[in-house]
Amino acid sequence: MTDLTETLARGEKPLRAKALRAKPRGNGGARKRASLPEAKLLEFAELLFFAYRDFTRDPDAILKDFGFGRAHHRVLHFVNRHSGLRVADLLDILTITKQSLSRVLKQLIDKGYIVQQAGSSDRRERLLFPTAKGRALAERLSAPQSVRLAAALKAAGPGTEALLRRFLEAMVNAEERPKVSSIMAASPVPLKEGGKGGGS
Amino acid sequence: MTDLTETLARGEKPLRAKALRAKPRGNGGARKRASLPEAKLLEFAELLFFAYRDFTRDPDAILKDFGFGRAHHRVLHFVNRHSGLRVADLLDILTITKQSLSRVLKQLIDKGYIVQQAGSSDRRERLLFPTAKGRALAERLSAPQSVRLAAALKAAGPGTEALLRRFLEAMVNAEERPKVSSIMAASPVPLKEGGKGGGS
DNA sequence: TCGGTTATGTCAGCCATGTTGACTTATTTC
DNA sequence: GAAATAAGTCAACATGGCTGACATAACCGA
Repeated sequence: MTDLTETLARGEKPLRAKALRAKPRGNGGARKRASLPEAKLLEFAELLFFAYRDFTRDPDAILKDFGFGRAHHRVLHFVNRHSGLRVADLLDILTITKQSLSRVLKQLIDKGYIVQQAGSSDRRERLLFPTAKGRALAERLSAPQSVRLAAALKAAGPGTEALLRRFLEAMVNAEERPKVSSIMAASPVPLKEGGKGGGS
Repeated sequence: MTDLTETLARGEKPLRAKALRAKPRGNGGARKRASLPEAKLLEFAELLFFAYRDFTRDPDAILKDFGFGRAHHRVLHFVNRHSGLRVADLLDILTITKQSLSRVLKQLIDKGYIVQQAGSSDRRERLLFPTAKGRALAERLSAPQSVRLAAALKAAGPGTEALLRRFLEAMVNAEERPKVSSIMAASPVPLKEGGKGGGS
């Protein structure tokens, strides 16, 4: 009853679709040709919102069982995929402050999902590695997301992969692109097990 | 110096890319064929993270000048694009609680960006409309996002639009898809101006 | 070797935005 | 007229952003 689908699908409350004014809309006189019509672009913005909203749903639900939040997921994800990254790298990737990061990172370390190890060339650095436990959780969290992505890629049809990749890369700030490339090119291989946490 | 790009690009700290173990990785024995390799899917997950991270940057910066946050943007966006929707619709779209919504909605109303109007068929409903001021802000916030989207679509190449649309739709939870379609099909036309706020 | 810079960690405190549960009011619907 | 519904509200709490200041250890260049 309260369901929007119902509501709209039944045509009872068509979201006031009975347009009163049918003027061109938007930027009054400042026409902005040269790209897709504004309306179409905003549709993509909305779709992106809905897609991302649901993309995070499954892991969020799992995280609750562990007493973690989405912030923990992000940290664990990058540490798992790019083992051995430094705290500074993580700050840069997540674009959050040291304080924000340290809170969640500390919890992940305390609970045995991540271990630190001093850098060999520069012993000030604290390199981050997932433990076996950490890898297990990271995989559990990403599993539903992988399933969703695989299904969506398949649904969109062949050829989507390459285009989507280019699209997403182009969505990133230009100055950030080299960083992102470097990060993504970096080894997704877990290194030494830092002692506690057990080895795989 | 602290810059990750620098760091990585210069090859100084290649994120410990000196892989120690080169085993297939991931789900130890539980091979999950049938879709893309896990690693590739996780790359898309990362790209999606980076893309969304930057997608929200520009409006976030603008919002700060108005003393608003991302939550206000979301509300204003949907009210602007789908004028006349009900509070219940908004709760459903945003998937947040009444309390969370009411805080930001009240601020938007108090500051004259949104007006309410009792429904005509059901006077319990409070239909939401943007004021001229609200529309102006909504457009200002979405402008950089539209630019970004247009550029990314162009960069990805022809044919991206259709594939991306299908991809994003498929990323949404199956049960939610009819809702989303209904919402997106609904009139993006602002109706009556509720008195204060002035007409356009 | 010393002094400046860097990488990290930490303290204290603030703010935005999400949560729950209970309750009121107005209105519709049966 | 009673039950259900749409919305608003209160109180209280959790998460995860933020700032600024400061401590420590290690590196690096003069």
